[in-house]
Amino acid sequence: MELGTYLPYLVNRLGQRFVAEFSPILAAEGVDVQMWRVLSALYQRGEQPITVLSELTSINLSTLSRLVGRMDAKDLVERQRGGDARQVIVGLQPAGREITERLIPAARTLEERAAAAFTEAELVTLRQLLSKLYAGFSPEIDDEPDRLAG
Amino acid sequence: MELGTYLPYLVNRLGQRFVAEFSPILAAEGVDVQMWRVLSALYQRGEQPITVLSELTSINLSTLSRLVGRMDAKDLVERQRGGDARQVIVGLQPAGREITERLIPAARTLEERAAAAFTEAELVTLRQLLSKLYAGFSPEIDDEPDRLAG
DNA sequence: AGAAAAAACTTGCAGTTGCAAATAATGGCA
DNA sequence: TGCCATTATTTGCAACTGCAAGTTTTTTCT
Repeated sequence: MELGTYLPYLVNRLGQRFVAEFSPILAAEGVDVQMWRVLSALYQRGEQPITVLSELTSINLSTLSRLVGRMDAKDLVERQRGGDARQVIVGLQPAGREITERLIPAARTLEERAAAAFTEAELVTLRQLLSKLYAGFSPEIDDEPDRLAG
Repeated sequence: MELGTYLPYLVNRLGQRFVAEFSPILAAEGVDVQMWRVLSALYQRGEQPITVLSELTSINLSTLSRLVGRMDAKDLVERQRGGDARQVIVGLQPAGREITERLIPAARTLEERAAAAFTEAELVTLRQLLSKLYAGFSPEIDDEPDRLAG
């Protein structure tokens, strides 16, 4: 059990490092990592039912429910009822969009800084391997709508 | 800002997946992910000052202090004072060692399952890329004992 | 040697998390 | 139509987290 070659260890360690590096920047905008995940998911995908948002962000549903409440209080997002009135659709508010747009350059910088020592080919490979590894586990929710039924 | 190619997103998403997969197995032994991180670090590296353990596991020091308290209560680890009596050295207890040894095969299985779709060469590449990425950020704490004194 | 500064941890506090139970809305069927 | 099972989300609760402040031990300086 070499820690230094154990894949889950390597992955989580790096993930936490990203978080640690980005957190101070987020804090300057008054948000935390979880909020950033919500913001960037909504920014990219548009408004979503809270359950889908939970899958997109890997944030537990009850945690997300309360997180959305806090973000709503800050006017970053809004809750609407869906056509099926049981559903809650979460959408970006202007303030949330603005913050997200201010943060995107910093997010890019973080990635670039991490990637500085890599060739473009290496990066492509890395992204592929990470995605493949992730897909290997799960009834994927991305780009494979027909597996969802399970 | 394509989420699907954003490195921090890909890494954290995968990391959480590993955690989600391993958690039920850990729960069967009465431990959680944080405890597993402590156990495996101590198993591999031997007893460590709590500050070093914090760096090894990426667990915040005050969180770790209380975590070690809980693990001590379960007789998984022990605290001793170091030569410098301010230091607390954390070491594995027999019960902790046994649990760790029972969990190692499951941890290996998890990695193998993840890696099933990969060639050995791809895995080697992935590990290298992850390590290099991690190293790119930090005043590394691995394999550089002489930086530890700080 | 004695006092102040530094180092290594631990703890108070306020906030966050996830499980399981509660609530709200819909769909099926007698 | 009215009731029960199902689906979607929120909340009670007990436990965990991190920051900043507190404690204990060592080091430095005069």
